[in-house]
Amino acid sequence: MAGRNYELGAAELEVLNVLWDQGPCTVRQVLDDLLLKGRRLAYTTVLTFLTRLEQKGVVKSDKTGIAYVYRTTVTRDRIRKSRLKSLVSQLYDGAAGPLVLQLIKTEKFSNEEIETLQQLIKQLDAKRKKE
Amino acid sequence: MAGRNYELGAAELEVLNVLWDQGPCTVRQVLDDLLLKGRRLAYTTVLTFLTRLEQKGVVKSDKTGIAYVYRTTVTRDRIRKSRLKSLVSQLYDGAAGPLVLQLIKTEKFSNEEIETLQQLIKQLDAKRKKE
DNA sequence: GACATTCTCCGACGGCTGTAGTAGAGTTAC
DNA sequence: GTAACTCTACTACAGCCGTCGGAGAATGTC
Repeated sequence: MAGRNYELGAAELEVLNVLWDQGPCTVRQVLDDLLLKGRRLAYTTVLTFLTRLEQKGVVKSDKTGIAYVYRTTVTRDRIRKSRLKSLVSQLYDGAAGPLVLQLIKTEKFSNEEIETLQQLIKQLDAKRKKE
Repeated sequence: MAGRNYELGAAELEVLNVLWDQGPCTVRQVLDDLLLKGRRLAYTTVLTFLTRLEQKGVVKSDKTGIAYVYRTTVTRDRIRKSRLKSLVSQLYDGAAGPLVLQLIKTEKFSNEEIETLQQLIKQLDAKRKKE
């Protein structure tokens, strides 16, 4: 289902982030990574998250060696888009324009980002004038 | 508390949106507005949402006439920022840059928006060069 | 082979969220 | 003043989410 709206909790997202960053992991590897980041959780808690994520269809597991290895089945980009769409529809009446404006006004950007932005806007503008 | 992270559910946000759009409302007024938009809810459900929102400190009620009138105590902008910040920290590793880039690449913008964007970027660029 | 470690399964629990019903207090209308 | 309506308070319930413990199977170690 393409338009699936992934309903994921904050903690579930943390786990997904580990999988996206590290690639396929065992429960233990995910846990270790989270502990490294200062996140304190029990082994079984991580296991629960992974199990639930699998039920939701966003990760998949295989038992090749001794323990199950979990990997994501959705890209980060997909989840980002899905979340973003929710946000826009919930708080910006479906229009992304004001959101972008707000971001540009309130956030800091690096030099490269500003340049990239300029490029992109220029392209948009060019395309607009052609039509 | 300035940095409060408002944890609001989707349905609660719908109610807040009504209050932001319509100004102070009674339960009935909120309900009617939602029904107009095709949202089917019981009166008491809306009452529950408003009560919970009040407990969370984002709306306040006064009984002036016959029924309580509810109004928001936070601006839409505040909630937008708070949500956006969550999104950015959860899925963009805290960096808003990539988010903006993604938005500009995937969303459609009106002519005015493109022009405003150009303005803003130009300003950013100018400021950057001064430093 | 016995002991220790590790892994998975299952169950649990409290809080939050979406949703609503019932009961009673207050208000209106005849 | 009594019937009809409206409002609020209280309660409830199921599902999701964050969190974890215990039990038992599997594996490693000496």
